[in-house]
Amino acid sequence: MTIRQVAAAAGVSRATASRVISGSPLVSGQARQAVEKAIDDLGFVPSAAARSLALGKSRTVALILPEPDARVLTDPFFASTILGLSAQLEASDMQMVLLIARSGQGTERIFRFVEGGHVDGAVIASHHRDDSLNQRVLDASLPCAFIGRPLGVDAPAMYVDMDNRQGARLATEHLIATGWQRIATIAGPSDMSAGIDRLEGWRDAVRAAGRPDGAIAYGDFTIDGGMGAARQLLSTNPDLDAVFVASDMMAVGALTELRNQGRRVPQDVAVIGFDNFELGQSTTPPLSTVDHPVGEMAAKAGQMLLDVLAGGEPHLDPVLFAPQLVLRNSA
Amino acid sequence: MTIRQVAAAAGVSRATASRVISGSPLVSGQARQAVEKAIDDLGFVPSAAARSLALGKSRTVALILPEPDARVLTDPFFASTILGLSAQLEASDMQMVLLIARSGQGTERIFRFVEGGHVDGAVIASHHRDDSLNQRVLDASLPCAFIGRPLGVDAPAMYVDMDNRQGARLATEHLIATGWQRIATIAGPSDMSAGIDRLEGWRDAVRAAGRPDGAIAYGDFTIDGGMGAARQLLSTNPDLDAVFVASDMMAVGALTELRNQGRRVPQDVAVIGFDNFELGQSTTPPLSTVDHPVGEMAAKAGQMLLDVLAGGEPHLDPVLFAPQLVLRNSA
DNA sequence: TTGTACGCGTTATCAG
DNA sequence: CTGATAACGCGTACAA
Repeated sequence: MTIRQVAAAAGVSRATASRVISGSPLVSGQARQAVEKAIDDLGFVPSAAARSLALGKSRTVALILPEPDARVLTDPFFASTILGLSAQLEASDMQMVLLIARSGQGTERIFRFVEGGHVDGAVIASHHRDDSLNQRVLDASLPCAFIGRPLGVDAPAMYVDMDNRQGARLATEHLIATGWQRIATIAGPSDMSAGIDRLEGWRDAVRAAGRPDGAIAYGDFTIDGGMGAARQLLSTNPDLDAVFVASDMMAVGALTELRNQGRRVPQDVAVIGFDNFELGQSTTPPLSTVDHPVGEMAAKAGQMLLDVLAGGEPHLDPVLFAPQLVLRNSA
Repeated sequence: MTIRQVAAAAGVSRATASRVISGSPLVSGQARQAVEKAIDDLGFVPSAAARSLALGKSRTVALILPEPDARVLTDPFFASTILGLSAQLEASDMQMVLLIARSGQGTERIFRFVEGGHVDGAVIASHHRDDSLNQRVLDASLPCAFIGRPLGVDAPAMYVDMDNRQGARLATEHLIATGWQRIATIAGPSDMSAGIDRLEGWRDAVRAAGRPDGAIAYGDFTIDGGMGAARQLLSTNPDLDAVFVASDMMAVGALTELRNQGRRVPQDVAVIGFDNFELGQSTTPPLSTVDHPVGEMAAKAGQMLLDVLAGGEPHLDPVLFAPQLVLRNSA
């Protein structure tokens, strides 16, 4: 099923058929109708490859999610990212494709895919410091926008992020203001910007209040990681009475571990998470947290990408979303 | 950056360069080295469009997720599907792209995308009866495999599913066997196969035990939906003492609503969910459920698709996974 | 308004 | 083993 057959069926030349398909005004109503009928009758769909070859564009943008171990993909973070971008692209005629970059050679495949011209641009959920993909895509001069401050890239890049540090500081300051004394934190991985920044924010607050800043355990943003970190914290700092947890997933684990060890939340220990994911409303007790407007961020990143794809100048000033504390029952 | 430039730089013809790239053995070591060096020096990456046009194949398969309102995409179901398929495809040299079919004209876009030759095949997470995409893809004779029994298609199709009906029956029978008397259910949407089948399984069990089968409320597989359904059930059947909930997401909502209304689980009301998603281990109390091996199912679907893409015959007998009851504390 | 003819970058065929 | 050259399907000057 090619455009020739359509043209033949409609009794016009390939060029005219092509014009109808691409919506050119330079076609008589008569010819247009004939072609449209033929397209309908034959069920013609233009070949993406041929079109893309001729045009040098694919009308497709990639959303690249790097290193999705089970641990990171089960995070609601991803659903919101996908949905936010997909909604933003809905308006344009770009098709979004989601690329999952598995570890190691997975990155290589992704790179070849985007570099091969499959996509016109990319939104990259950038998280890990050691991910060479960021720099490579930049070097390939493929238009791209990052969600989350990209680590390990040397050139200025378009990105959106939230003020993680400020958010963590807000949460911790609330803990301090409401009278808790020995405030620990469960931090995220130290090779991820969200992990780094949220830990810094906690440090800012405890130091500003003249409190010790040593009660730190690390988790990997999973429930299990949160449980493990909580366990560790309870053994090294048995007298803690509050915990700022760098993600809601980990906070769920921490809640479980605290209960297992007989600590009541929030009577004995106050807990604040980070991300404001839906299930936090259904934990026992409902989780206080810091909102993370992932969907909006993804939409904004998509917008910026579409702008440069439309010929605009890249918006190199980072777009930062302000954090917002969401108080429920856990603190 | 085209293959001509590579050929020129290496001092060979396009054909030879092409042979090196596609790994043909019909090349002298000398020519191969020259071409490889040129590729490296110039940073050449073959154009996907051109290759795909010449070959008639894209080495890409789609994972199509239809109608993802916020409600369905936040379900961990999707993460497992993505991961399972992506892992399965890792071994082959197929690239997976995830296509989100938003409502309405979103389906149309997806259809044009796949029909335009962007992908060689598709795995479709099929759920809604009214989704015309299923049939259209089948009609387009694009190789595809469904995850979940496809509704509203007339021809036999490759699919994997779990025995939802049997799983629901198992859970309900357990409720009966452990002495609960007035067993209600929160069912899923009646236009989704999982919703339909799980309700049937509950019916099978309560009828076989001679119990009334009228205590039914419907939810949309979300937490909120579960809360609403539980509320409704408690008002129409205040004497219920057990609930089989057709998904863990809804079960979380039901748990919350039951607690809100002062019912203790499992002392006053027993609850069993469905899906065995990770967070069910962290609810209060931990949720009994039926395992739903989504990852394995996706992997199997991918395998079947790869087989036909490799020239094999389509495996038209449905592949059914056996349900397994996972008992924790809620029943 | 329409048609002709060329180019997009690769692979495959067929002579050498 | 290598090199011309014809597809692949479509868009678009250019000419009519």
